[in-house]
Amino acid sequence: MSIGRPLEYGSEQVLDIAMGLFWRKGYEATSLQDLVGEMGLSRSSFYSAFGSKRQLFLSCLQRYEEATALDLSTRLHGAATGRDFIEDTLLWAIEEAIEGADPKGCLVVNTANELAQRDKQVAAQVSQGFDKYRAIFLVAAIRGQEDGSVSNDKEATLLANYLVTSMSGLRTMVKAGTDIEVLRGIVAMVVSAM
Amino acid sequence: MSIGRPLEYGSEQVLDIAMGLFWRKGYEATSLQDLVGEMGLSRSSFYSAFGSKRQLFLSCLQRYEEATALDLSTRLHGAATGRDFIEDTLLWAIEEAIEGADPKGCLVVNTANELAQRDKQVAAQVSQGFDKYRAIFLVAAIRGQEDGSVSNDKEATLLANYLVTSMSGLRTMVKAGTDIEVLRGIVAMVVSAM
DNA sequence: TGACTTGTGGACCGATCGGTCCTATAGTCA
DNA sequence: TGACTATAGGACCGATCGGTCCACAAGTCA
Repeated sequence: MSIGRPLEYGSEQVLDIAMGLFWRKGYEATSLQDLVGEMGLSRSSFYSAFGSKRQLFLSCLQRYEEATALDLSTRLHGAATGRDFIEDTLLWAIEEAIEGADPKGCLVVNTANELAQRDKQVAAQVSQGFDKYRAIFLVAAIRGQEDGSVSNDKEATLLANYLVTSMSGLRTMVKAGTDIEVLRGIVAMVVSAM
Repeated sequence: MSIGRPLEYGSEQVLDIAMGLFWRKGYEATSLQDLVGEMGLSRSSFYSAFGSKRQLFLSCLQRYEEATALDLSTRLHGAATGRDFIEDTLLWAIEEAIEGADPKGCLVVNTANELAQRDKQVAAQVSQGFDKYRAIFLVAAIRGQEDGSVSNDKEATLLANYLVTSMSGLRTMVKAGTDIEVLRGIVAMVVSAM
């Protein structure tokens, strides 16, 4: 593996580029030409490195989920209360509506809607992604119930599922062009339900 | 128009077939072959009747929105209370999770996630669809506040936006394969927030 | 019936799709 | 330097993409 001509690209960097493309355009609308063009490598390098468009997509989706989950976990660690984390996260989910130009949404949500029905492996990866989100919100809900920022009259697992659903809905509303102030109001209402 | 050979198909019926295809597979993944095959007409008939794949899609999306809005309006008229309508509608949004086999979700939600960023006209139509949903939920919320089934401490427009978001989220969760009982719990929680 | 109008079937179009393969190149080792 | 190894470039593949076109069939009128 290490003998011979070295790679002219960084696997992680080009993976990120591909991820961005799939994220922005979706799976079907991203062509091989788009991919190799943006990633800056030839088709042969592409196929020897990533196998196929579908395999690359699965890698990107997994990478996205891991990166997002890590980011959320870090935020959770740094948050003052469970409730703070929840509110911040929902606001973070809609903040791309502020900048204006074409929001990409959440790759997991996008994929759930575009591809999950047609591809079992993709569906499994999407499911894993939602599980990750759910797990993080679960920890946040429990922490919130412990630190008193979230009421105790609902099961934490229910709260976690509710929050994943709300975040998915918000992501879709952003892509649908909903006004940022309206979205902020919805976030407030979602949080107030806890 | 009326002179000459008559059409061998019903415009509305084939529109419904096309709508079903786009609904189930999405825009990109539905090919012209799929369309003319399922609709049972030749390419020439297809293009003379519907202009292009994209135009057909826009027609289907509009038709979907109108049909859905009409359905919801009828339900709203027949509902005992505003709250009943809201709960029934959210349950209706997830009921395809019961039957098991590949849920199609909501065409408007699917399109918002797949296509709205790349096509302004599609985005406008999606926006219209959400407006329709919002308008119906608004009437329901107001009715609920009048008949006492929905609390008065939140603005009805906020409630409407909250419900559209929740419904979108639920639709995505269904496509992600979430268990039906979990979904029912989420619905209950969404409704309890009102 | 015959002129006319409209719809239909299907061959055909260039472009693009995802994917393969072969050759030249750029490195690592001894 | 020369043997070896793995990469990169890009021509090339069949299939399919959305879309066009035209000869013919199937009707309506006088």
